[in-house]
Amino acid sequence: MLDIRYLRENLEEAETRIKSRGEGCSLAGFRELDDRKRKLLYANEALKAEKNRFSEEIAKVKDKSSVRRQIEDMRATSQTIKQQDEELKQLDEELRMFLLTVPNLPSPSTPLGRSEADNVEVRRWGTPPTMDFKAKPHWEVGEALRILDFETGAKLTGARFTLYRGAGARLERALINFMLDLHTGEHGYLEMLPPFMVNRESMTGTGQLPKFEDDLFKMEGLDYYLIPTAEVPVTNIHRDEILKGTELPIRYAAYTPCFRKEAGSYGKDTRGLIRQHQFNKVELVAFTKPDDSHAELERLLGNAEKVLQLLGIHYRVMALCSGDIGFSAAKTYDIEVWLPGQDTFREISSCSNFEDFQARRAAIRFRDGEKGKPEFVHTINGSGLAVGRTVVAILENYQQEDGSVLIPEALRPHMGGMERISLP
RNA sequence: GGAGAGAUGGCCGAGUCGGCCGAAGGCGCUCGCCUGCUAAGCGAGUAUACUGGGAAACCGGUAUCGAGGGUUCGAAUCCCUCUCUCUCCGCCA
Repeated sequence: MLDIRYLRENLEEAETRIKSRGEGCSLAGFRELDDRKRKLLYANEALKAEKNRFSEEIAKVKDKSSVRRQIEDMRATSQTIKQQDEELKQLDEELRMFLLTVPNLPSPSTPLGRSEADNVEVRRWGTPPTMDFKAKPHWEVGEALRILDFETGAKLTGARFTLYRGAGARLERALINFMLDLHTGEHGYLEMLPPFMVNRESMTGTGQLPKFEDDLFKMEGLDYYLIPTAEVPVTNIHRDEILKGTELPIRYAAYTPCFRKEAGSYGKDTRGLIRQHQFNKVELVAFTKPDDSHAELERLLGNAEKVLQLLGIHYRVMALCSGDIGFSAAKTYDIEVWLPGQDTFREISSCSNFEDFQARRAAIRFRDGEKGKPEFVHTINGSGLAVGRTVVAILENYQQEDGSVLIPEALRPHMGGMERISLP
């Protein structure tokens, strides 16, 4: 949510910045709605002040019959106030819905652009593995080793669900532990294991609702949703709180499964693990003071990159352009991992600075010292990493000509010393 | 699922027959005083949001005692609905 006062005072500038996201985004109608509301609020409060003054006086009067006339008047005033309250509530709701559906302003450091094609490569790490055979896509590698079973996944549930078997299941679990151990042990994050379903307030706090209801799985007959990312429960841990300035920065790491409807991506990535309705992810979330958030994003990005570095997998970092960043983000880096089986880079992590956008929605504030005014924190989060896609990267980058897959050295302790996945 | 208890400020906790209750008291915290150190003591201050005025310090208005609705000139206090927490019983990993 944007600061309503900023909008009032800098509407044109805000409009320009919003427009850099693309055509659909606009602030039209805001001024008129806001004016209407404020005018009514002013009249309403004046009446209430009058009513309060009168009630105070009447409290002192012993003989109520002497003020019967005024009491009659006040009864009418009360009715008027009640009507205005009703109108005001509607206007407030309208304004609130408007504000909740306006995306964040891209940070000045976000490159301008219309689409994915305008994203800017920031750096590359490592090199593609050398193979003197034709690399296979991970679904072929995984099926041949009988560690990924897409058919049974589809039988159990449907398309975009996968059954991991044996060493495959273990690999996924090992990666979760490996990532959590790294981030909690080396990078200073506190581990969290949140609920995998959240309520409407939480979804609104981080920006999934009200706009993206169609992407979410909702419980029948209940206002609970399956989380599309741990960002939702973990960021909302501090919803409606005022933190101490000395507590910041706060850094949390959480493993959760993620559930996404993937509406509108029919026909995309239908094979393999890339796009699933349910996938595992280790998420990094940070809360900082406003001045620190951009440095924190770089730090968090580095923490996520470290996972791939330890696994020895080639990747590149992209700065997303204004037309490609998500609804709530002010700035986003994607880490794209090299997939030799598909001869391309694919996103494996998305790290964003939301500045005060989520904090304002979720009312997450901090206070410096005892006297300081509460201020909104900045929130930063990123995948560290998407686990399923990391399995993809390992299967494709570490595949051998004989069909087996080497396990990256750093991961072996988490695999009970296993060095290679091959057919039994 | 059944029965009961509760929800007040950063925390604890009081609020009698509805009015002078944004709310006693305590703790904590901040500033000042006092004090060889520590502890104790004394004094003052200490919610949030929106909003009007002001350069600012600050002054004023409105709202908020879990949420929503009702009664009333007036509700933390009365009535209704909901949510959450706790206790007991049942069921269950």
